[in-house]
Amino acid sequence: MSQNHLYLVDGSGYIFRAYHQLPPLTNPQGQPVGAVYGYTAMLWKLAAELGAAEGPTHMAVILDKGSHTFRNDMYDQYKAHRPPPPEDLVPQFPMIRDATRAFSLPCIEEAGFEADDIIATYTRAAIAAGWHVTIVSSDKDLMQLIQPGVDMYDTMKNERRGPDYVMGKFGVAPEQLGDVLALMGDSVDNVPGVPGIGPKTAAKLITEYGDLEKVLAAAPDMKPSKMRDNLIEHSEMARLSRRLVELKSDMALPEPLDALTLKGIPEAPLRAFLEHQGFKALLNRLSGGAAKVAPTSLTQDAAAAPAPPMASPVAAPVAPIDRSAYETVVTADALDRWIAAAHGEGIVAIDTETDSLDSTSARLVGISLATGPNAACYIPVGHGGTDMFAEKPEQLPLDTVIEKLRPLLADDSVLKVGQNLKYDMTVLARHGITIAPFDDTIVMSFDLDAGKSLAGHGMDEAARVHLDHICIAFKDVVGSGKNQISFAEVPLDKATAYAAEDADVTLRLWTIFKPRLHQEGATRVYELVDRPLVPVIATMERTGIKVDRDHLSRLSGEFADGIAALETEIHALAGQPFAIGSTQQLGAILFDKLGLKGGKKGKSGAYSTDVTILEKLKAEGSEISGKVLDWRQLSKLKSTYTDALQAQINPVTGRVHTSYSLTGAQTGRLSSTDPNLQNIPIRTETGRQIRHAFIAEPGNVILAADYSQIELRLAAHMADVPALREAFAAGEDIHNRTAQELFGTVNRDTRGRAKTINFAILYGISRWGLAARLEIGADEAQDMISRYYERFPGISVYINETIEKARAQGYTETLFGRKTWFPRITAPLQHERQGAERAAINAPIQGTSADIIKRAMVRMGPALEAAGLDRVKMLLQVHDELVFELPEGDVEAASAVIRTVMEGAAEPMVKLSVPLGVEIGTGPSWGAAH
DNA sequence: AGACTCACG
DNA sequence: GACGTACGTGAGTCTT
Repeated sequence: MSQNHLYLVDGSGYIFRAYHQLPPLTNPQGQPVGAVYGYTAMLWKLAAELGAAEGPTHMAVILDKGSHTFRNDMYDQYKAHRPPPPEDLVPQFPMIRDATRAFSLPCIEEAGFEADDIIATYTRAAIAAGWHVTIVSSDKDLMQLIQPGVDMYDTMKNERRGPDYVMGKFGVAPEQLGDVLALMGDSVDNVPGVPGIGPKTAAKLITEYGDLEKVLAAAPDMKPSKMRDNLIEHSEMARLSRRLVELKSDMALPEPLDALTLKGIPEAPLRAFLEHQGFKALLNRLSGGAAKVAPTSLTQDAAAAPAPPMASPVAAPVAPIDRSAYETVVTADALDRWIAAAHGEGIVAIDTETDSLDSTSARLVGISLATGPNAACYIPVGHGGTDMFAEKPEQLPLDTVIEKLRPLLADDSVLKVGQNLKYDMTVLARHGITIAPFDDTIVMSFDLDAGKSLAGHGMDEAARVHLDHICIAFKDVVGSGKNQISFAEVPLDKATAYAAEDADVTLRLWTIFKPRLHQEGATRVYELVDRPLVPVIATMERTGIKVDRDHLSRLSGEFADGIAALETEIHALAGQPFAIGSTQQLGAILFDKLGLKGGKKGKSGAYSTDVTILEKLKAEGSEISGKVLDWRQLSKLKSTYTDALQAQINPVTGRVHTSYSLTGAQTGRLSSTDPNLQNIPIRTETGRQIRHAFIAEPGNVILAADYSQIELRLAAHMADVPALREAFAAGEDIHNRTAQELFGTVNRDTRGRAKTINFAILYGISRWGLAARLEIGADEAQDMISRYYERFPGISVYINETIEKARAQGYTETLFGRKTWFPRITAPLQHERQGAERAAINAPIQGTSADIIKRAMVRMGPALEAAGLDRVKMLLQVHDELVFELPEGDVEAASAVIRTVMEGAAEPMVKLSVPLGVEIGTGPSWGAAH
């Protein structure tokens, strides 16, 4: 038979906490019900766990009855100073019993005992019967009961707590907690304790001496101090305190254990209660069917599944999406109700709607929230007003909404869920809002499914794949092309359907992804690498980098002149004018008209005119080819960089704000768009001038910190190549070392070839590819590869093992556990398969490098702050490089911190057998910092 | 929309 | 015998 699992709900404890954490709400009868709402939402959440693995089979709500207990007989001052409960809480106490009855749950209270004692008694009885117990409470006294088979569950923080939690919070094991509590006392309950001893000292003493009696016995021999005197003087108070905090676990059971069996939750009484109280969001969900919970019996499958540490998603079928259940929030009362619902659930999905895709300039138009399936709303704040004749729809003032939401979004006890929260964080940061703690479903999806045959991790696709649901398309709401309107002009009913659906879908995706993260081993990379990076990236985007418009404009002019001159020369050489940018026309001129050799290529049958062909023709003496190459370079630089970049300068900040994607590159790298600041020229002197346009504010400098050869170092570690490892450890030039090993001699030529081969290895080499790069025969290239494998044993083993692993399990992994899937690794077509194999060889190396720099970025802010360097700003990431702007005077101190953080970024999760090297440069511009 | 080319790591 | 030649990106231009 399945393991019985008893949930004991500390109802009295909960109601006080809910009362203080939730905004005041009133029911249709005008009675205050904020705490009742929180309590109801909590029971709802517990009910949703029925049937889940580790979910309850038995449940009871335990309440205090009366105020006089046996502890008062023991000590008349016990709880003597406790103020009477607030006026508007008192009438809510009986309603708690109504709520409990509405869920058809037993409600247990016993005169003369506190709820804690009843809980302790049932816990002991259940353990004796071989059951598991979960105590739903956050009361520290109850933590004494934690033991194997007994945990605590804080529904507001959505946290399960075991012995580790007690150890972390109090520094002792649960069985020693009573002694610690006795020493430290409790001012709220008026447990005296020993004066001058707080939690830290109490834990230290108990750890050192074992228990309270031993501490008291040892006191006279302690070195003279106030503490020693206090321990001696107040030893009797300490002993009394010990008895007061002791939980009484040997009462007679008011109800037998079997009476607590859960049989399911009949809908009718629950519906009547919810209607009476006006709890609309919960009613919506009841209609949806989420609460029609099956009778509880743990299935074998459920019992076998590993229990996630957080609340399990609803095991019963979730209600299909019903847009008619969404609410448009236009009154303060309604907003309060949603905020209370979020507090009650401990989780809320959020999405912002704006009038632009550019998060750094977008204006907030509305916010949607979801607290459960179909329990979603839209709060318009900026609709209308774009047309002076149009009437603005009724909506809450922006400031009101911001002020009400700010505490919720920063509240530790409510998890915020969003799809691409980086965007919302950036938009809301301008209103002084911080979002924490949070989960981001786009990042979760990426960490689970990178590389799987999905087009991406966007919400529309995720909803289709995981929820079998088609979301309202954005363009169906705002139109497209010249008829497109701003979201601010969308009528509220349409806006609500669209926006609330986004929040609803986001929360549903979360319930799917969250347990998958644990089951599929993606929690580490998600929680330690990618999720903490989200706010870091949001801040970098918001900071931007200053760009010298005049410098770019001057370059544009110079490039234009160069382009014009080359155009004239090229047309003269061709004997006719033509569009040089058209590969078709260029091919016709070069190969048909001028008769140069170089065949057709590609399925289109067009001539190839790329850089390798033109270089070759140039080497053979074709003047026009050289000119076309120069023309192309200048055109590229002008159109893609000098012109486009000027247009990207934000008029308000005078800086360029790129957007980073955390989910764009399959390997885990970031990518940069609008504009892409990860491909600013550097390789040619002409292109490099563009980097000089990226400058620091007066009095500041740009600092660039690069990992040196990080991918080769990782290859040396991961493939375990002794010769390479030694070379890196000794600080040798790695390409020289390779040249020495392969060719027996080091000169410019052999070093260049060695460098090519080193990179080729990282990318999954083929003899033809290497042959083309080195302009040698395939046989000669094959010899070289064989020699490489011979000199660097480990490489070929790594390659074979990586491909094997990818084929067997479908994915590769980085040192930090990031997965990249390779569905095509079993493709029937050889070239497809080989392509996947090469990518699979590269992914663990490129991905580990990405993990490392991401961890450096996450740690950088706190490390700089700890060093008092809060004026140092991280601006850009370019795969193996971080770019900062900082006051000139901070250069020395900041360099040291940056180097330490970057070089140590892998630890302690991963211990590398090669050192990570970082090169740092500074200057007035990015160009000068290299 | 897709091919081509080319900028970066 | 044909395939198509190194991994990962994003943007601009031309063509369909």
